[in-house]
Amino acid sequence: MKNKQTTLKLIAEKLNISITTASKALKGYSDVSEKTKNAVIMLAKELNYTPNSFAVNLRTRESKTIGLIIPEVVHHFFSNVINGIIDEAENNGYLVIILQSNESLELEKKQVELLINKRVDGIIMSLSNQSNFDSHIKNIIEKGIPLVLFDKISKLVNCSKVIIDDQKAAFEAVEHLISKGCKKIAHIRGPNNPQNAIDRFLGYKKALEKNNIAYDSKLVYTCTDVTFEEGKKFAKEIIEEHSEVDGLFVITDLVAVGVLAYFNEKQIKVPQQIKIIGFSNWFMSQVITPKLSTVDQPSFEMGKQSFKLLFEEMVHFKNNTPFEPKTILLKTSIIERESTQNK
Amino acid sequence: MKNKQTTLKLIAEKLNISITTASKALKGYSDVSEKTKNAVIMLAKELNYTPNSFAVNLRTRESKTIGLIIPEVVHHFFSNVINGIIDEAENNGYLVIILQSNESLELEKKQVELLINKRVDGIIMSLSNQSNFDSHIKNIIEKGIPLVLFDKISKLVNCSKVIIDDQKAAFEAVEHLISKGCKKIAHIRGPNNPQNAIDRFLGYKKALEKNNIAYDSKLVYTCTDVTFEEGKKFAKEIIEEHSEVDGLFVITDLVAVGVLAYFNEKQIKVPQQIKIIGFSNWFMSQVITPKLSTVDQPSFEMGKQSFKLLFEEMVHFKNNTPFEPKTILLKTSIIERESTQNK
DNA sequence: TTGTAGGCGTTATCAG
DNA sequence: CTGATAACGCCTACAA
Repeated sequence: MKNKQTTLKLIAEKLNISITTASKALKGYSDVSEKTKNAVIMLAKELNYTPNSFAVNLRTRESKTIGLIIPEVVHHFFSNVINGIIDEAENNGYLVIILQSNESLELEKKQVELLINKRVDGIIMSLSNQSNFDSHIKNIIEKGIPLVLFDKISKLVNCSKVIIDDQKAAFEAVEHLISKGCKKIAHIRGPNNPQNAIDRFLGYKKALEKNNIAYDSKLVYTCTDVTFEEGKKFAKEIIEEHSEVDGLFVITDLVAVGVLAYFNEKQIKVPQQIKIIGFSNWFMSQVITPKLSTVDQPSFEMGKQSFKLLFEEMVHFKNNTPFEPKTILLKTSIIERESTQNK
Repeated sequence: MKNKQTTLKLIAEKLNISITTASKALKGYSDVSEKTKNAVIMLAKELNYTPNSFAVNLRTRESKTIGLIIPEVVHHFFSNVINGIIDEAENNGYLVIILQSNESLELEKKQVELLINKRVDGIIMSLSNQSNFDSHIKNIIEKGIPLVLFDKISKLVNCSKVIIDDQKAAFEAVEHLISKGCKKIAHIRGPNNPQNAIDRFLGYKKALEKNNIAYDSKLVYTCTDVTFEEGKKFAKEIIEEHSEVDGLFVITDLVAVGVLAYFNEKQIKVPQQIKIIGFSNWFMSQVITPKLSTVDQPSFEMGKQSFKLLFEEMVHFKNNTPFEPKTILLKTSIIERESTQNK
């Protein structure tokens, strides 16, 4: 059943011209007579000709395909980023191969290898939690493959990046709590390695400092998995160990929702007894009771910008012109909802 | 900065042998002396040789890449399916290009064209709401490109499919409401075209029938966008137009959560005044108050099975052996939570 | 055991 | 204006 695709050769034969001429006609070269040009174009349309992309790839050394590696697809933030990337890529004639690292460094290395072997024109990544300036990342850069990191980056890697100012955003979130009267503020932070968890933690600390609230390391809880369940777990610990806590800044909405779920169960009043602010503006946070205050992170835009940067770099790569990595900083904003309101 | 990739030619030159021999050595042909074989393998490793996939694609007429078109990436169900597909594909040495139709037939046609031109080895799709057995789908089949449809299929298309029994699942959901004592059951259904919306509606109707409850078309509300907002809107209409309704079956959890949000706002008691059951088992439905009863749909598994079917078909395609399309029916189950409990 | 030749389909160069 | 030729990198009959 294998269907023969029409090729230039076929068209050339049918019209009794050379393959070269056929090719030129279709590519709009000026040195083809109107007559043959039209004949070729007509026949090509009739036979439903499309250039064999395998051959084009081989000739041009381009696949018009990029690779995207993210920790997980099933995630409100990441799926929005994917959305932005696919969108922008398609606008520029690129397709996107998506792989997920499942937060495993081992897998991430394998994925990078797959993409390199596939000879994608560029790679966009958000690093797994365990990942840093490791051999696989070095490899991409040494090979000169255009690379853009977003969200979960490593400061050690010298490449283009699209990020938010996590430290500032966290600072603002905590000051928001303080402005609502919170005096004893706990923090559920992300794992130790990823830069954004570190930065959010630093922002938390700085906000306390600036407002003359003593920092207490006992009020900081560290996630390992960053899940709904961990939110519940830490909510329990916080209430049992530090019942006087009246404010809580949580690394991300998913975990914050876990906290809310636990507090709802135990009839602990939010925001009356304790105010909570999350991070990311997950769709769900405006749907849960009480509605969760959070930090809005422009995920779709982050995807778009990531591709744009990559595209720029790919152009330079193709033209063999030097390219200086850039970092784009996107704006965040506090979204006040019920969980931090004064009633 | 363009980095020269090592090629067979380079290896051959360095070892003063022919390209053929180098190729054979690496592919484990028996007719190469141990000595040269080892030398080639050593050098290949040293120079970090990997076959140029563009050339391999051209020769083998395979890209080891498949295309996936879904209505939207940012969706709990679909992102889980993506997850399953990527996973299974990777296990079998395939990469996945993802495109989204945004529920637009126009876009969907374009995406199909892109994938065909890219010469992917196979395509997996979930149709957009407006889509049916249209020219683009016919095109895929006529070209003999392996195709698998999942979830949102069209019965008119003769290809492999992975689905659930929507009618049966809906039937069970509505019977669940009835078993909880509901006498007047409304239904918020999906758009008119997609098969699964039709089937769920039919299941609803059948369950009423079997239980001697009169079907009333006024109690059926039809979504156009299937959003959270539509859930709120219809919740309002239901209460205002038919305050005696005591049960509600909703096409999907996202919409059901919108309903719950409206009822919570208006202090309408769920499940006391009205019981609600959704569809899909979205992560969020176990987090909202009250927790939403729903129909569990094995999304990850659906992804895995879709790729498996596609793979099977691709093998047949390659070997030019006939292939009879198959349909895999996956099991669903009712998940009872607070929104349908008798208190 | 090794190597030559040809082809996958397209494109670029250069000569007619 | 047209076309022959080579090359992209790999693979496989077939010869030597």
